[in-house]
Amino acid sequence: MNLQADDFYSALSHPMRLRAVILIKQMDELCVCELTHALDLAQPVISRHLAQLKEAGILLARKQGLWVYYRLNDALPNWALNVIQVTHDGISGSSPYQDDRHALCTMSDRPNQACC
Amino acid sequence: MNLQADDFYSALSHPMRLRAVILIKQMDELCVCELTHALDLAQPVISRHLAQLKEAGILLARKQGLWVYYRLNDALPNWALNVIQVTHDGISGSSPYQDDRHALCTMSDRPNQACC
DNA sequence: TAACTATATATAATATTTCATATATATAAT
DNA sequence: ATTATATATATGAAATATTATATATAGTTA
Repeated sequence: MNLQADDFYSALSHPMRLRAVILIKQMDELCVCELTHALDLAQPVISRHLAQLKEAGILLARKQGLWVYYRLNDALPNWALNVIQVTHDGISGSSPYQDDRHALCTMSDRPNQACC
Repeated sequence: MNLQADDFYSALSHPMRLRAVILIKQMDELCVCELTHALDLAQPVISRHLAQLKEAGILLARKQGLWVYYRLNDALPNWALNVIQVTHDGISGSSPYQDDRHALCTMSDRPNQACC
């Protein structure tokens, strides 16, 4: 896959986009409403951030019924996948990333079943 | 060391800052005039970017005579050092990072001796 | 003084958010 | 079937905030 490193890094440079990527990395796949709940953002805001991550090639989107599910693009170059992996392992146990996962798990009406 | 992941990523989000970090990673230590030459930027621009990287904790500065040498801060958390390492290994052989090293090597009057 | 680097300020360029609205899909009612 | 309604997501336009650049200038050291 053809990814410019500076596009990759600027896509990750917003705190909310980094939080979204870390959470998606842990959960495999999340829909917009789950991310909206977990990150406590207005829907158009998260939608725009996800669009940027998708445009950068970091995420892929899959539509199912009313929902759009985003997941990591595993066709990213290995160095980029490793950067995400290493970052995830380094920070997912700390704040605010830990809290995001907790907020997701307390969401009452997740579209598929909760998986926490 | 106390580093917020989003500060780390926003520090790396500018193409020139990423190029500077990749080049410094290869060369161990570079002064401002070397980076100015290699990246072909005006001196105040590179100076400001380096200040940002230093403020984020990614680089350390050492003053020697007239020159200020910047190097990676090896007190960064391991995940951050690994991210830089993995990125370096993944992209330093491609453009423009490769060309930056070449431009550095063609600099005629480097303060210490050239090491290319 | 000359060389190297840093900073201040003003300006320009980008990015982000907000609000309203559009699109798409599913469900229910007629 | 057709129409209406509800839900999830995306987008357009304007407002706001953030970041980068250029230019001039100021420290610092030899």
